[in-house]
Amino acid sequence: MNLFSEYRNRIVDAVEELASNGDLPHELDTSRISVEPPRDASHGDLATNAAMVLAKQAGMKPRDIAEMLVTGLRAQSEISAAEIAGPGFINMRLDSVAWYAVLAEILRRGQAFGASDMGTGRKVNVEYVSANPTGPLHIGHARGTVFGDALAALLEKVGYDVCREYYINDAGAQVDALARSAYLRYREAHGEEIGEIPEGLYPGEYMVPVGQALAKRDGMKWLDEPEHVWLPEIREFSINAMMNLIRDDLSTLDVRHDIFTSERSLVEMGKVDDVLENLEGRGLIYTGVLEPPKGKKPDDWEARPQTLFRATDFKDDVDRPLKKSDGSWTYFASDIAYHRDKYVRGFTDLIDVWGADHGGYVKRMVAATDAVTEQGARLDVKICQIVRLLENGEQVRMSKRAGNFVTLRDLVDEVGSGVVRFIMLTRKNDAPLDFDLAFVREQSRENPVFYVQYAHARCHSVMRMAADEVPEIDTATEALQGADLSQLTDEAELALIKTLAAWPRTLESAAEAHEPHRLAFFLLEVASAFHGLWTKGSRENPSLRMVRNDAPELTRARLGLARATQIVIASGLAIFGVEPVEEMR
RNA sequence: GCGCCCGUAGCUCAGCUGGAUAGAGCGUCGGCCUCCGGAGCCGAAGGUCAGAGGUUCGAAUCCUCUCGGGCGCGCCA
Repeated sequence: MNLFSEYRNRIVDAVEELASNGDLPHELDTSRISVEPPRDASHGDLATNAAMVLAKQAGMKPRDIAEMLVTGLRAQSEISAAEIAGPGFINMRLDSVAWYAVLAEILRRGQAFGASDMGTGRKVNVEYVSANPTGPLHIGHARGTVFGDALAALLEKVGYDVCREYYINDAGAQVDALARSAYLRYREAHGEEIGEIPEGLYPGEYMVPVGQALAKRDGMKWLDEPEHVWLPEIREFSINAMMNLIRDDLSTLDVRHDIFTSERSLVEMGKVDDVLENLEGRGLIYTGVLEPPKGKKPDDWEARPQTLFRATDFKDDVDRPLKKSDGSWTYFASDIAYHRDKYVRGFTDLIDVWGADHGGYVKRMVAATDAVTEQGARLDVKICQIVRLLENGEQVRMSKRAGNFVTLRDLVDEVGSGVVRFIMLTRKNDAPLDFDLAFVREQSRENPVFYVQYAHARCHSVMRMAADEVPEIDTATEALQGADLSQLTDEAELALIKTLAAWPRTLESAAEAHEPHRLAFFLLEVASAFHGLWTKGSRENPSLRMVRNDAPELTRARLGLARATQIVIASGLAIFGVEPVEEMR
């Protein structure tokens, strides 16, 4: 149950009733009516803009409409107050009973609280990571990985049918370079002195075992053969080795994709030819000459006729090339086929998670998707900005020299999967992120992961304490469902309940915007409300202690609140893929 | 030169898709430990939302321009 959408429905009903009574005109557009928590809590629990939105089309003053609505709202039993404020807002205050009902619902539904059918089972494809199979994942990949994974979980939570997908770029020149690198390591494994790895190949140490494995499997077989003989097989072998490496890296973050789609297989199945034939038939492909890019002209630029896609018909800035000068397809061409393929597989909502360096590619991909699905699918590309790795504010340099970069695995080993995942989600995806290692090792308020986990651990702690001090209380969730929640009358207690009650709404808006970071801020808010309540009982007002051996019924109600807090935090962390901790001594 | 993203407190960032007096953490200053985990909490000071126009009942949010920063700009992915 989303409290806010429920009350929105009530308002819309009220408007329709007034219309049928003749107090308001018929067929008003109610779509812009919203019900939100007011910015200032002193204004109440819910606020609606209904009167202001309707004023113009009804040809009436906002306050007159508000007046009529308020009369109806006041008659509803859970609404303890309804007032008109400012230019025509209606502020409503809910009776405590309504809040106890939400709390009871949390205890009843557990982590399913907040789940919804907003997505109505629509098929969403989230493509993320998709790193080239040319080496282990590094820190730059970590953010998109975590982001995509959390977004997928979030969409699942609100009722989408989600597929997590990885696109393997195994068809370009880069995997040929990979094969040559493997071949050198293969010779090396046979005792040959290979010297410096040439420019353009992959010099990383991680290629050494690939060469050794090849030598072990194939013996001397390739030593005296020319490149065209060994390249396809060694390429295949190397790609598999790299994908195993990458899958391994992903598993350190507990990331598991449903599908790995190979670019090469798309090409081999003729899907690129098919889709381009289709575009050709629709007159969206032509041969032309592009203007040179201004300002930064490549040295070797020369005007040349190319096979171009009419991207400008779909809001892109220029038409885009589909063929390289050697006659093979560009990455873009196979990517068009790939996105078409996703659509053919039944996905109408496509999400791609890319790194910042691909930002310039978004328009053409959206254009191509529009073209190739004839507006049947919508592509949303989420760009993840760079992560700066810091140690006490000092940038940790990732030296690419000798393939010596900081790997994702290094980072996870250093701070743990949960920390990596949470921190990566504490910023909006398109804002740069500072990841300070010293910070996340710290156990304090400044470390958001700790702060949230601490609140969760405290919830458990209070249960353990209760079992000791008031043994007659059963702390199982089912037992706490029977607590008399109306005993929770302190302002801080109600404030915490109200915060928890916003969880379904937070989930829905985060899912709609494709912005999982909102959950991180929500969890911090919950933790803050809980810590505040805790300290209030601990320091200022002992009567607010959660465990009171002199008041078992009250204690039961408070444990119910603590359990609900724990449930909501745990379900938020679950979407992030972070294990909630029960103890942190 | 063009495109995309960004610009909010001294610092790091939120701001719920256009709502009311713009919020939080850090830092600064001042408080709270006989008792559920002080790894925490409470309070104060701190703002021309980069700037200028526009749209409307109403703009940090939408549009235009200017300034500043990041990323990208045919045959790499």
